[in-house]
Amino acid sequence: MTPVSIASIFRRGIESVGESVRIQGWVKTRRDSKAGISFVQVSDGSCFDSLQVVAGAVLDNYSTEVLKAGAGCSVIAEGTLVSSQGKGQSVELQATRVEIVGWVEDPDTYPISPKAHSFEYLRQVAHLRSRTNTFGAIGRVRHTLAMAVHEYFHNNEFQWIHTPIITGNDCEGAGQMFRVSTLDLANLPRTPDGKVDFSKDFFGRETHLTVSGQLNVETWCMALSKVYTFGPTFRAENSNTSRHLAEFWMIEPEIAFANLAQDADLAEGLLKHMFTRLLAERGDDMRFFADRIDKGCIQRIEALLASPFERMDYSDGVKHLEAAVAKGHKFDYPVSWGTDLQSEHERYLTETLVGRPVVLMNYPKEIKAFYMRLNDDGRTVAAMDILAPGIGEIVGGSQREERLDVLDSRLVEMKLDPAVYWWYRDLRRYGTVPHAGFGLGFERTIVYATGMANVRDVIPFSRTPQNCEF
RNA sequence: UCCCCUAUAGCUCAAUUGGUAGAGCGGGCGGCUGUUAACCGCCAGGUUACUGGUUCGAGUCCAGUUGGGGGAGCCA
Repeated sequence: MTPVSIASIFRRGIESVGESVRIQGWVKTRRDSKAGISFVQVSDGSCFDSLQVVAGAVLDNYSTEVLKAGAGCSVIAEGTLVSSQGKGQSVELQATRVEIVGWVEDPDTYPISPKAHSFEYLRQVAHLRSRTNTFGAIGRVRHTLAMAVHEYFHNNEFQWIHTPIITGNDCEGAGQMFRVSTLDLANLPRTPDGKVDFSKDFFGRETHLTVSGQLNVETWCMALSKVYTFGPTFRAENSNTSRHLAEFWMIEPEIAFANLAQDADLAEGLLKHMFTRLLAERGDDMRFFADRIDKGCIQRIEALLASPFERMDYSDGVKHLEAAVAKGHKFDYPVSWGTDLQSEHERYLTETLVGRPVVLMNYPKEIKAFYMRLNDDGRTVAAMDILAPGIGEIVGGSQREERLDVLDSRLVEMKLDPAVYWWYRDLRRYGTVPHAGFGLGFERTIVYATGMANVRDVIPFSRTPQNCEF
């Protein structure tokens, strides 16, 4: 008999009554009735709900096996779908055969016992946490959001560019990098002046894991017009917060013949499409998050979808913050034009002042990267961040500096070596055009959508300082 | 990297001013029931993270180490 997914059974509901099916999955719980039947909740991860398998004493392995099958055991069940006599489910499987494929060797120490566990504990058993309700839901939500990203871009004539993971740029401008090397650390080759001789390394030069695909994707933008990358990025910062990972996934579109306003529109359109698909496809998981994790998460998304994102200049943001201070609002850090906003300032703008995501635009050039386009005022650059309640910055983007002379003077100002960026500068020498793009943090977006408190719990295996067990 | 908090049963937590460890959940066994956060009874399970110190006596106080968490910075 061909197995079917539990999701496919629930999709058809009572229509499926009378059919013979085979399902395969893992036991969530088992409840016994001494009348001679057991109710085995089986999950295969295809949807939030588990299927109730009704196993009677007529099964030849009922007392020897079914009555001993507890949480975590893998099972195959065959039988007929019937409408349920009990409350809580529309259909259930009246089993004619239940095979225990894999036992749990010691139920007393099985790490995922059927009870509430803390997320901190579950991180220590990350190889098993996917079996819990929460992480199953996270996995499906993550998939749906990722698919929605590709769907949105594909529908809007973007090309997915697979930018490299290993990069020869040692300064992509976004933080500390992980070194990639095959040199023998115990016996490093040296140059005559005593430095490590990277010409002997695998690539014949220093290489690192990428911190951003942006510079590479810009090159393809200058030919295919609308492009994006979506892949893992790596930052060797010693960051210990609920918003940072050493390995995280980032979506980075780049659009040619475009300015900052169009960039912000693109970010808004992408986020709204992602969340629209999420509510449409994962209502079951989102109801769980609303029920157990964050009561307001669905309403928050619905509110986001219902109105345009607030757009605000950095300078106006500073004015709002100064006005708040004047009215007696206390911040730990002072606010003044020219300094980067602290977390508490960002939170005030997005959580207190607006209550929805805010697109903050046109920052002082001193606090932003070299590639961001200098505005006509000479003191700000065409940068935009999208700040979201609860998580802070989920998008960082800009219109790129397309003028070679301005780019070069910015490189010099920031004490960077133009020669290192020779191929990036070439884009400005051969058919340059105004263009813009941004980076959307995938895990932060999931945190925002689900109300989960920590990015470490929305990625299958988190990498953080001092933590790479799995 | 800085600041703060924390470490007790498989898990979540209790344990008066320092007096020698307890509950719930989970697990096993039994009872009951078309059950579904099931319910009732019994049982098992702990060098109180580690090292050292103070004390007649340390889960409790002190120091160090290690792990975990929260916040800050960096950013996505």
